[in-house]
Amino acid sequence: MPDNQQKEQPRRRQARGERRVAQLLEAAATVFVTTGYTAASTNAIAREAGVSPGTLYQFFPNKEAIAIELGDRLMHEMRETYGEALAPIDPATPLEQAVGAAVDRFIAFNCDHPVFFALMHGPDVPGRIAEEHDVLHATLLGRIEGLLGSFLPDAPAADLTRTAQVCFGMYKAGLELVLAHEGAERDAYTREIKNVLIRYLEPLVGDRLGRTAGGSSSIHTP
Amino acid sequence: MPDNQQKEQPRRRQARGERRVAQLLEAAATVFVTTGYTAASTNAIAREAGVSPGTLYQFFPNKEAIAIELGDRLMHEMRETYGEALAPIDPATPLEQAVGAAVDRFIAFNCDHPVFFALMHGPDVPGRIAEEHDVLHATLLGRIEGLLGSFLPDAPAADLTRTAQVCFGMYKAGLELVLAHEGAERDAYTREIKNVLIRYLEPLVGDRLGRTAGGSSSIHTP
Amino acid sequence: MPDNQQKEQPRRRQARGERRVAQLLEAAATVFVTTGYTAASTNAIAREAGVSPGTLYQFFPNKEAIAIELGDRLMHEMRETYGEALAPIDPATPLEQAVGAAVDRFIAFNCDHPVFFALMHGPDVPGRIAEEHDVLHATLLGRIEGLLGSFLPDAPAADLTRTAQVCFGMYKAGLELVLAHEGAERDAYTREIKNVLIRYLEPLVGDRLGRTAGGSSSIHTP
Amino acid sequence: MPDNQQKEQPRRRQARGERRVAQLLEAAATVFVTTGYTAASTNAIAREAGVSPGTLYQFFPNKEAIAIELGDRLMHEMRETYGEALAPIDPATPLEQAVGAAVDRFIAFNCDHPVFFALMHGPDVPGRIAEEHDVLHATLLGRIEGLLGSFLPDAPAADLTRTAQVCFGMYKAGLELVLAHEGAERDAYTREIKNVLIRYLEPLVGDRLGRTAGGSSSIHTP
DNA sequence: GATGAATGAGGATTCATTCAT
DNA sequence: TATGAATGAATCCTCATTCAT
Repeated sequence: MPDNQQKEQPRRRQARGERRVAQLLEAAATVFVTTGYTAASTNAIAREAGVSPGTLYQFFPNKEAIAIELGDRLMHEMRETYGEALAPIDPATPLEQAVGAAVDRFIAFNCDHPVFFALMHGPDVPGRIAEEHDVLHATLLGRIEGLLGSFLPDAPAADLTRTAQVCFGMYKAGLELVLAHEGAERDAYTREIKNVLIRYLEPLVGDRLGRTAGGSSSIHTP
Repeated sequence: MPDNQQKEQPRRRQARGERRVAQLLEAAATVFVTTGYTAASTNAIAREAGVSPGTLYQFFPNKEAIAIELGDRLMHEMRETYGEALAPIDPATPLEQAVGAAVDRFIAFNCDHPVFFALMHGPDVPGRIAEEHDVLHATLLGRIEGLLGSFLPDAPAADLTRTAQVCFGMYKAGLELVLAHEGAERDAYTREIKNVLIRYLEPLVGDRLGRTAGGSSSIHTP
Repeated sequence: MPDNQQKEQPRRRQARGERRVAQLLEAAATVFVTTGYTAASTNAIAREAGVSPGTLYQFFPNKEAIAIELGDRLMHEMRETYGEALAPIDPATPLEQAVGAAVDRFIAFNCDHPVFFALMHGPDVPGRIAEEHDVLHATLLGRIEGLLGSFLPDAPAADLTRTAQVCFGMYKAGLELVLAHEGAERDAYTREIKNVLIRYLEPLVGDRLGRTAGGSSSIHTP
Repeated sequence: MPDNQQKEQPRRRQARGERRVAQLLEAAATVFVTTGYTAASTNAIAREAGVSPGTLYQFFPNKEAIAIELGDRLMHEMRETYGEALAPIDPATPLEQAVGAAVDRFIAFNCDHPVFFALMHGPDVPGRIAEEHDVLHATLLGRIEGLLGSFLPDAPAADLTRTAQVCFGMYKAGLELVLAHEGAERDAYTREIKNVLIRYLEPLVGDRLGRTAGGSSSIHTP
């Protein structure tokens, strides 16, 4: 529930402002995708949006704020689009199906919104944990953790977190591969990513039911 | 403007120069790790090395050349250190052991040489396939493909390539996670990465022996 | 790297900007005259104009653009000032008078606008034919050719061009001499330049009327 | 009579040094011609000569000194080649022949030694009278003045100087045009330059004999 | 709110010149 | 002598950000 409602003036102004913001975010998305976040210049964004730099700074205090707001809106839209899917899942759902659907959705969303990817590989020094605008990161991680939690209600929190991190990492890396290819190859990569995740999670989930898989996992190991 | 007087003899370097180059590369490594490749400035590198910008340019024509040389030296050292391990592996080696060793080595190497990671996440707009200085990327991919080839001699080239790409992607993503943690957590993540890879590859390799695993894979599917 | 986001609307300038442009051009003129075009630095121009380098680049993408704009404005002013004089001349005008007037005007203009000269001796490696910003050069040559054409309607195009080139060359060289002197000497040099041109052209023009002069010329020779 | 003979050591060293100097000057000539004097860098010259920058500075204190020495040697060679031709000429020689020969030689020499031109259009701000290294300029002017003197023994010094300047200016401008063309066009331009000079000088010289030409000249005018 | 002008530090790169070896 | 390393100021140009209108 963002407090982006200045408590004054009729909504005339607000409406116009809202339009500007949308316009700017759209432009930013374009520029981020084209040049990458780091290389994107605020002037370029303003130009792309057809406004002056000053106008941009009337709505955002700096470049990062743009990224943050963009991330927020993407998360929002994700929720809108796949809302229920992100809610706790029926633990009875076959893993393959659950993962398959999640991957498909995630990839579809990223293809629809390529900024998403650009933002995830944001301005940070890779290898260091990300920063402020990583609401995105954090939120997604949280969701994955939630999902895993419904499959593995008994796992210790630390293990859940770690597994979520691993899944998300693989997810992202897979996404990069998927986006780097097209057509049949893209589909093939999508398939592989699903395999990676399913096979990774299977033994963990399998334990629930007493089925034991080959690899040992930190989660079901005491 | 024609690149006149570029005849550039081999121009043997002296001992002092060699030392400077080493010094500069070390400084570059530090800066790359600290700020990331993209944000690293040649001036910063020179400063870190304690020399003037001009000196840097006596040895490297530009930032990319530094990255390339750094990459070359890293690959060289990798070969020196793990030389035999990169040679075709005995296909009879248990997968778990092979992957475990490879991951351990890779991670150890990266912990010793954090630049490696910074270089892999190079100057590119993420999502676009990398460029010139991605000898590093290409070389590593080649090696992985070679390794996989000794396990899966009958797999079509395209599948091998894809699988290698997936493994490398997961490898890299895992590395990021590993580097982001320390101590016991780091070890735990290392364990998970091994699991991811082992479980991903097991069914593929298993096929060799007639054992069939759950997930279908593009490799053993016609 | 593609020249993205270069869409650049006409982007109407404001009054203040227009003033800045004028100011910058004036500063550029000063610097060009002082140091010559080649040695002139954009920073020096900005400094001379009392603005920051960034401001200069808000209005001109590079040094050459400044020269071009300056040249354009000079040509414009020249047209404004001597407009009718540059139109085809009455071929009945005595050569001496025509040349005298043209030289006087040209020299007067150059004394008023010394940049003109600096621009003509542009950024080029001397001896190589000039480039883009030589609208100036080209335009003037065209005018001279036109003038000559009205005197020598029957001369082949190639000869006209050559003669124009020669006249212009002598003109420029003479200008250099004139500008290098002052007072009576300057006048004396002006006189000489007129002599050079008149005597050079006389036999060519004289032919029109059947008078033959001593020297043979490529123009009246078949 | 240059004092380039350090008064010590057997000529072993001197010989080697002399070779170095020659080598460097040759390299400098090449670079000057290719890039123009201003843009020529001492490092480029050293590289072209196949020596280190340090070596260059062992023989020349700075870039200009190279130009000066080069100019000196050119003048020297000019004297060697056309020596007697530059000596006072038989005033009975027909002007056309004298000028023709002089122009031909001058142009031939410049085609053989393109640096000459590059040096004449040296580092100076055009329009300002040249500086130190303009021995070249001054020497040539002196010679021309001498030649004119033998044709016009009675002309006042100031007039002689001025006429020489004009001739030299036209000469140089003509040379530029000539060098800018090739083959038949080059010859045509050469012809024109001769015409310019002959027609300019004819009335002056003609006066000697009582013949009066059309244009008045500052020389024979009181 | 909007505009476009203004800033100034910073980035990559070059170059005349000096210095240690 | 010769070498090549070293310098550091200067060059062109960019960009996040601020400000007057």
